[in-house]
Amino acid sequence: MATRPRRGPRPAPQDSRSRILAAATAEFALRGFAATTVDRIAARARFNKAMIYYHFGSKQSLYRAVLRDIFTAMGDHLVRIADEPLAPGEKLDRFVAAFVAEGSARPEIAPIVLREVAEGGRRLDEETYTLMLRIVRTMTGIVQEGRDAGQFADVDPILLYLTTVWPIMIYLATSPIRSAIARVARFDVHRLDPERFVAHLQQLNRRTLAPVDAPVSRPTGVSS
Amino acid sequence: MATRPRRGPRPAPQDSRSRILAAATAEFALRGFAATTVDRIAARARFNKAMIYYHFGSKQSLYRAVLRDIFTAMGDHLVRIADEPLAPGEKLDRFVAAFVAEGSARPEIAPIVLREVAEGGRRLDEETYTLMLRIVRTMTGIVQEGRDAGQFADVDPILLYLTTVWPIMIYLATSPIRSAIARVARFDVHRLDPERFVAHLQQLNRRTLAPVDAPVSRPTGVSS
DNA sequence: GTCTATAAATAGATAGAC
DNA sequence: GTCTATCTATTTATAGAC
Repeated sequence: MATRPRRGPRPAPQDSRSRILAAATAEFALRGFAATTVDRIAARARFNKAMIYYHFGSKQSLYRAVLRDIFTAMGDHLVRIADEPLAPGEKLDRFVAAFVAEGSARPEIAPIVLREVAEGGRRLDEETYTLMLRIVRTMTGIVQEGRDAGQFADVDPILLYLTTVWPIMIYLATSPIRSAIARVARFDVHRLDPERFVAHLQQLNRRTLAPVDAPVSRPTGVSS
Repeated sequence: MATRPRRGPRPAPQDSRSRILAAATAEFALRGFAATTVDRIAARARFNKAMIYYHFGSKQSLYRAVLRDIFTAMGDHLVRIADEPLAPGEKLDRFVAAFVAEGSARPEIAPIVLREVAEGGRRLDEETYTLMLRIVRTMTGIVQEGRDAGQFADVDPILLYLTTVWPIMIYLATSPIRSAIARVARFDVHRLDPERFVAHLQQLNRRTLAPVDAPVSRPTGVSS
C-alpha cells in the first residue's frame, strides 16, 4: 500500500480506486448491472474506461466490490445497536430507526438490494452472502433476546425480520419519487415522512411482540 | 379481430401474440429489461425475432404490454375481495391470503415489480400507473372502511399498505431460493411456509389495527 | 497509473422474400 | 403472418504508448 510516498497535497491520495467505486455504486443503483456501461462509470469518476479494467479487472468484479462495500458499511453500523446495553424493545426501535437513517444516507443501497432480490441472488458470492446474513442475524438476535427474557410474545424472528426490513427497503427505494406518488395518488406527502414511517413500524412491532394479555407499551422517541 | 375464419384445430387461434407475451413475461422476470434480449424472447416463444417487431413494434412497448397485462390480472383478482359482504377484518385477511396466492400462481410478477421499484418507476406509463394505483386503493379502502366503522384503530392506511404488501412481494420474489436461504442461514424451511407467512401478516395487522384497550381478536382460518 | 486506439462480439431494428 | 439476412450502433475488453 505505501509504495509511493506523497509530498504535495496535489494529486488525491490512493483516491482513484475509491472514486471508481463510488461512481460505480451510483450508476449501478441508477440503472442496474446490465444497463450500466463501463464507459458511464468511467465518465462519472472522471477517468478513462481502461482505468476501471486496470483496477477491477471486469465489470462483474467491480460490481461485486460494490456489493461488499455496501453491506459491510450497513452491517457495521447496525451490529453496534445490538451490542448496546438496552432492553430488547428499545434495541428493536433503534434498529428500525437506524436502518432508515443509514439507508437514507446511502440512497444507492436500496435499489441495488432490490435488484439483487429480483435476480434471485444469482450474482451474490459467498462473501457477500455472509455480509447480508450478518444483518439478518442482528435483528433476529434482538427478537430472540426479547423472547428469552419473556418480554416478547412468541413470534418467529425470521418472519418479523421479513415484515420489518423489507418495507424499509421499499420505502427507501421509493424516496426519490415520494412526492410524485403522493401527488398522483392524491394524498399528503407528509403521511410518508420518515418519522411517521419509523413510528408506524415501531408500533407495528411493539403491538405484535406484546406478550398476550399484557398492555401494549408505547414506543419511545428514539426516532425523533 | 375475426379476419380469418378458422376450420381445423391445427394452427393455434390468435395464439402468437399471447405466446410472445408469455415468453416476454418470463424472460423479463428472469433477467430484467436491459439484460433480456429480443432474440431470447423469440426463441422461448418458438418464433423469430422479426415476429416480435411485427406484433409489438419495439422491445419497450412489448415490455409495457407485459406490465399492463400483469397488473390488470392481479388487480381484477384483488378488487373482488373488497366488494364481498364481509367485515373489514375478514376482508383484510382475505386480501393478504389472496395476494400471496395470486402472486405465487404468477411468479413473474414479484421480480418485475421489484425491478420497477428499483428503477424509480421510470418505465411506467400513465395507464400502468393507474393499474397499480387500483391495487393500492383496494387495500387502503378496506382499512378506511374498518376505521370508519370504528372497528380498526387509527392507523394510516397508506403506511399499513406499505408494511403489508411489500413483505409479500419480497416473500414471493425469494420463493425460488427459499430452501437455499434456509440452508445457508441454518433454519428450518418450514418457518417460511406460505401458511405461516400469511398467518404472521394477518396477525401483525390484527394486532396493529385492534382498537386501543380492546382485546385482540384471533385471525380466522381464511388462509388455511 | 493513466490514456488512446481498436478489436470482437452482441443486440435492437428493418428490408424483403414467401 | 412468418422467416432469412443484414445493417448499425453499442459495449466489453485489451494492446500498447506515455
